[in-house]
Amino acid sequence: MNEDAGLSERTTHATVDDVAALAGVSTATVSRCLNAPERVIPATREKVMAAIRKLNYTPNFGARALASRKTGIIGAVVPTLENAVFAHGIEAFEQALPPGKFALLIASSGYDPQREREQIEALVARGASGLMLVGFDRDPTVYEWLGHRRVPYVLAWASGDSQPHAGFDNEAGIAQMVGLVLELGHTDIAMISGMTEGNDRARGRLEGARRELARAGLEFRGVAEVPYGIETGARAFEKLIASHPVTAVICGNDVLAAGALRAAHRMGLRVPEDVTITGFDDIDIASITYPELTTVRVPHRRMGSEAARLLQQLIDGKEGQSVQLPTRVVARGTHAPPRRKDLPASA
Amino acid sequence: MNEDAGLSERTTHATVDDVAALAGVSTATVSRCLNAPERVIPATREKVMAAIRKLNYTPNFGARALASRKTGIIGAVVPTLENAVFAHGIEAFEQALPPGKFALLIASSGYDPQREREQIEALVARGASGLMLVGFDRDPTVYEWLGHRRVPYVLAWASGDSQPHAGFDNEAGIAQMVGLVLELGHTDIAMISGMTEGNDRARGRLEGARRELARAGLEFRGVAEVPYGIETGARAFEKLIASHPVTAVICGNDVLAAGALRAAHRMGLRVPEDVTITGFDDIDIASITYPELTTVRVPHRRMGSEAARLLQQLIDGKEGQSVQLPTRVVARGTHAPPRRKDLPASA
DNA sequence: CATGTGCATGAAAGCGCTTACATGCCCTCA
DNA sequence: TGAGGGCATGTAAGCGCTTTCATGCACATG
Repeated sequence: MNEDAGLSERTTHATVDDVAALAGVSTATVSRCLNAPERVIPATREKVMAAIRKLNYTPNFGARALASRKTGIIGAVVPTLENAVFAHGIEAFEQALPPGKFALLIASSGYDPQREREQIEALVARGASGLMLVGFDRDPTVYEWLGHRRVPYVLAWASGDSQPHAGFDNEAGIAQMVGLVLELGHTDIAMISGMTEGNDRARGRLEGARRELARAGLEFRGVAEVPYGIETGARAFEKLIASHPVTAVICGNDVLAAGALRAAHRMGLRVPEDVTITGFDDIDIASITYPELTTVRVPHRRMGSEAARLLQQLIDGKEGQSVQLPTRVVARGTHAPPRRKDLPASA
Repeated sequence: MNEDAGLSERTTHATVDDVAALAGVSTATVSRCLNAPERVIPATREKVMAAIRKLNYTPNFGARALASRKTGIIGAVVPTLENAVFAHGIEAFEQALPPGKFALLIASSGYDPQREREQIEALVARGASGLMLVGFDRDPTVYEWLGHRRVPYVLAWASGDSQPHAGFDNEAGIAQMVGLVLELGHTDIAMISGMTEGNDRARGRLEGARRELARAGLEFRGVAEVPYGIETGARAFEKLIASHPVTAVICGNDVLAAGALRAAHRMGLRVPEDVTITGFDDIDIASITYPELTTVRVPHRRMGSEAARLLQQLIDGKEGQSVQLPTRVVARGTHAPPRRKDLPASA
């Protein structure tokens, strides 16, 4: 309360000045010890480190960011972490960031473009020096804003775009799957797609499937477009089956497919004997359904780490190389040739 | 390069000074417009806002943090986002944070205590003004460090602790499930547990189950302790079944249970006729296995939002009230009375 | 022995914002 | 009508760090 100025170090956090004083050096030297140790002679460095330890000093983040003009914070906006695809991708993304150098600020948009925009602005306002975004479907003004602010970004789960991205080809992926179903002899096919508005992944899959079908002179007997979820997938399947005589149902993702599969069980349909059901993504649940799900394998984790690598290059001011990862059909247990119409079901 | 100072606003970011100059007010007023608009007369505020818009101004994060001593950043360290339980909890946690006021810095520890500690320090170094941690099992020095730094924190998925927490009672939850299995008449029971070291959730479940069994004068015929994963659950099940004559397998979580279930299918065992399998958590996958999984429902999302609420109170300097959420058994399709030993399997 | 070179360190000027305190105006009330 | 009070705004002092430039020393060189 009165005389002892030295005590202030106990009541408030230690600063560079305290460390410098204790070590008998200048603040510049303390700063160098932290940011460029090789520029300080070992003897001095040791003194400084000892002082730091003794005072339990940690640099103030705001001051550091202000003076150095970097935060070491990277932002990511995903639709939702409840979708395993994004959770896994983000996890890989985070792990691929150099530890100690960057930290990850995450926000979710709930598939709402307006909210996504707010989240992007919030992350940048919080000092994000780079952004990871999902897909390329968004208002051009967002890109302009980002450009104006000079915030580097990478689009994950996106492809074929002129923007820096790490992704895969949804159309090609689904085409592989439709190809397999066609080969099996199916002609009465339906699709359960995710919501396509503002979602280029879902749209790419739906359109890719339509195109592949068209190449064989066919078109879908029915298409349902529903929000992400097991329950929505299940209900869509019920409706589709009730109104169309289909032998195969292509699903836009594994969760929808899992829902469809459950609905099939509950309706007493045998899979794959009575109906073929396929997924997309090959997340964990694909291998615990019964039968195990035939789906399209997408390297989500690899994509996450590639996105991290790319973003770092961009942040470092280098020319980043976008990557397009391959997908492939994983043939498990939910596909089979269509039941021949002229035979009894039990044949 | 030479005379036109006004141009600097084009080459660099606008600052409060630029805004103040354009609006014809002082920087203090600009700051007030942003942080306490009600303290500025509407007419002035409008002028300032117009200037802000015109200059496309965004406050500098570092400067703001330095001057105001707050960052609006909250940190969370989870073992991994690949575990749906944490992904969902974090998602709820994030959504419960007042939008615009806080942003979420996320790091994952991969269940490694050392790495967790580093991540905690990294988040605090990045300015986190509050932390969400998983469970209470960690080196006491971590808590000391946090206390010394005056960083408020909340422990999620933890319970019964003196620390601020939002969680549920693992022992009580598993006891409910074991109770159900005992009621069905099982006496030859095994358990597949998650790794218990440094993981109080897994340990609580294992010990809670043991205790409940002991109350009935029984003990496990076999216990496997394996890392989180479908595959590990499957292999543990195979081993357990091969070496012990059990009729029920209690699993420490749904993923392990899903693995066990798949292994059972592959071994030709019928569930639940030949063997009862139970899970814990009630994540999405519990309702897409076949049969659907009998498990213990845990309100992970609710827990995430309660944790957010609690942490905010703590950050505001209030006395936070910990919460303990209830769990309950969800009886679906993977439980049944044991097959009577004296009857043929096909009875 | 004078000069040049390189390196470790110090001095001090900001970085862009917030905020305590000061100022001046307008309105109220006796 | 004048003192007092309240309110909107301005002034300016930091917040704690990084970084440029200057300094001085040790050593090599002619």
